[in-house]
Amino acid sequence: MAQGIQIGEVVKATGLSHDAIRFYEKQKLLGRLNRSEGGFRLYSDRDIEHLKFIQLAQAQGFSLAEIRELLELQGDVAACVQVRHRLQQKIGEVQQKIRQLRQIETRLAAGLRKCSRALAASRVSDEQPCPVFPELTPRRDLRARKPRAN
Amino acid sequence: MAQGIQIGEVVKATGLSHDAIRFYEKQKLLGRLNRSEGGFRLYSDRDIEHLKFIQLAQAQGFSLAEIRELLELQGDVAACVQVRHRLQQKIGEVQQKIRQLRQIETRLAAGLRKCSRALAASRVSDEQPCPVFPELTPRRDLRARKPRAN
DNA sequence: CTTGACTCTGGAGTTAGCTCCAGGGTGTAC
DNA sequence: GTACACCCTGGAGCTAACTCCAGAGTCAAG
Repeated sequence: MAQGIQIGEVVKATGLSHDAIRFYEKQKLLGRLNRSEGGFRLYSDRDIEHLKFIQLAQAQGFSLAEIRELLELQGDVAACVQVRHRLQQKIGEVQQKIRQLRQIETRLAAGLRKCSRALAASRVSDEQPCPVFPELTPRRDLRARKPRAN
Repeated sequence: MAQGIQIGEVVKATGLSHDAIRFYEKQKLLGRLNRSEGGFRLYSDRDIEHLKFIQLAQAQGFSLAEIRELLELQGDVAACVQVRHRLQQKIGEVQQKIRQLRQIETRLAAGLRKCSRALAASRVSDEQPCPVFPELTPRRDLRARKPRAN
């Protein structure tokens, strides 16, 4: 194990699947990987960081193509005016996303206040079935009952 | 046009495609729609709002299933403890997303500073080809290119 | 040098989220 | 009453991002 860890360890470290990791490599989201004598992939700390960044960015709605660019722009890249400009753009996009999430948060918070007021007014018990999502209803009592054969 | 506007207008108002809008309906992201005598769908202001919310949330990485729940939770729904709890959870998730976007922003900002410093040191001209992304090199001659409609 | 856990490659299959028809009905303007 | 833009349904097809093999090689331990 000269240089880097095997994919199994990476799976544990990131929670990604073996296949997903290889897929990201094929999509050029990781640089060239080291290989063992026998051809096993060897991942560096930097690769792990990249993989974690991919997860992070993907959960925020970036496509793999966009993430590839984000990674390239952060890399040890010859600085140039175009890269600087692109970085500025990307930062703008991220800030826009933050604003949009705040909008969503605001709407949900309004819903929450409304809901809380209604609850305070009506004094509903914790144990009543949820009229909206039956599957959210707590069911301690069901433990003994026979589960419906499906 | 008794009650609501036709899909063509909705397309213009939202930028979504006819097919996408029908798809969301099929996925239960819109409530029951009014129909004209002849069977044309008629959309209310509320439907348009929902569609805009779908676009917003989708760009932040929410799946249609999650968005459906977000819409239901915001609806005129019988308040109950379970809904309140779910709203609290969802708000937490949104805040988590905001924190993660801030992380990304921070990383990009660091890249930008690095890039700017390098540029200041080396005095590169605006007109040089970009060493990283040749396609970013400015080409006034190609001005006719259409910007990507998003 | 064998065993067993791990990894490789290539390719087919899956899911979400649409897009693109074809063939036909609707609605209004002339 | 027909022309023309608009809308309908159902279904096939597409892209992104994986997932799931099969068949074979790698490697550390005993």
